[in-house]
Amino acid sequence: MAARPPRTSKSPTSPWLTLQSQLCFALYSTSLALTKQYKPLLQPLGLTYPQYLVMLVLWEQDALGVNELGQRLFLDSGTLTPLLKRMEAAGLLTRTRALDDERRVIVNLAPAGKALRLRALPVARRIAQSTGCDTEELMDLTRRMQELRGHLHENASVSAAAARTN
Amino acid sequence: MAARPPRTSKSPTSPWLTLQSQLCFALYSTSLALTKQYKPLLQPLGLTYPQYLVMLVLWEQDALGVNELGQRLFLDSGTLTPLLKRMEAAGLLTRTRALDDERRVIVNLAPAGKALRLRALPVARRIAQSTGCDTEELMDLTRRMQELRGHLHENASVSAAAARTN
DNA sequence: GGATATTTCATTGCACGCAATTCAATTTCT
DNA sequence: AGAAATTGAATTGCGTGCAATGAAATATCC
Repeated sequence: MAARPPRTSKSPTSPWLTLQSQLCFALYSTSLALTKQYKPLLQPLGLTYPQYLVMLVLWEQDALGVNELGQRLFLDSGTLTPLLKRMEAAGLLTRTRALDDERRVIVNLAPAGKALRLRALPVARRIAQSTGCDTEELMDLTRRMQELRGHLHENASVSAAAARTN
Repeated sequence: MAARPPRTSKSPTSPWLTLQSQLCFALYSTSLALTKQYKPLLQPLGLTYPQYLVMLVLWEQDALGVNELGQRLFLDSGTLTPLLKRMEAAGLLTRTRALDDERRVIVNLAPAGKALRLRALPVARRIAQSTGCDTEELMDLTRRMQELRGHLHENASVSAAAARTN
């Protein structure tokens, strides 16, 4: 087997650079692996994973502005604008300026976008199966991810505020 | 608490399209948020987050091939090759063809890359702080992410094998 | 009312991820 | 040994993410 470097000398903080990397890295690599699982299921629907997320939001509530979409998905206009344009070109949705405030762009589901919902229904269940986790585990993990995300966003706001006072 | 949509009418599978979306989406958005936390810490080191991951691997074991790096990081040459070239241009590492097998490219840490380790040591700890979780929670989450990733990769192998027999 | 500030989206530039393809080097088969 | 298959990187093309900037519309201040 491979020789382990001696614990006593040289790099006592090393565990933080490997084990600790695993919190971030585990999340990063697992997220990528999960997205990859979606690909073959979404391909027949003509959707990428972020586009699927947009559809999930719109199926819940239609006629949202770009910023409202962004708040729900934690994405900004730099990501969403080209993505929405592609989805518009695919006939899934429409983008129209709001009449009362011409800065805002309202995203509406097109008929093809509404129709896609039925074909998308089985996707989530099949993914849940491929995780190999039971529902309880999935819900627990989800809740804790949301908490962690909350902490991180909180922290980011504080940093941004601190930077603003410089 | 929030009212649950009735199971009997209209869209009985709807919960799967929202609550279930949260397993994947929670992971996805949390991973992005975590990467964003790294950015200001890695910027002074001249590293992006994936580049930081490469350095973590090389600090543990130097002189790896591109494929070995890829196996550890779950990334392929399409991602790694341009990334490694940028890091080579930055003077962090060298890329040399293996003498015994000219197909293989060996990645070695350059002096500047080795020196960077000291400055990278505090990063992981600061991230751990900003998660707001204690060490136990971090370790538990990490372990379960790794298990989930294992399931997904397993599943992907099976799918690939099935596709191969078609 | 008019200058100023803010809001909202769009654009640009850069760095991933990854599927698909290409190309050279090596291994395997016969 | 020679042909065929395999392996390992590199390349290409596309779709994100995101910081930074721009531009237009609206809100605020005086």
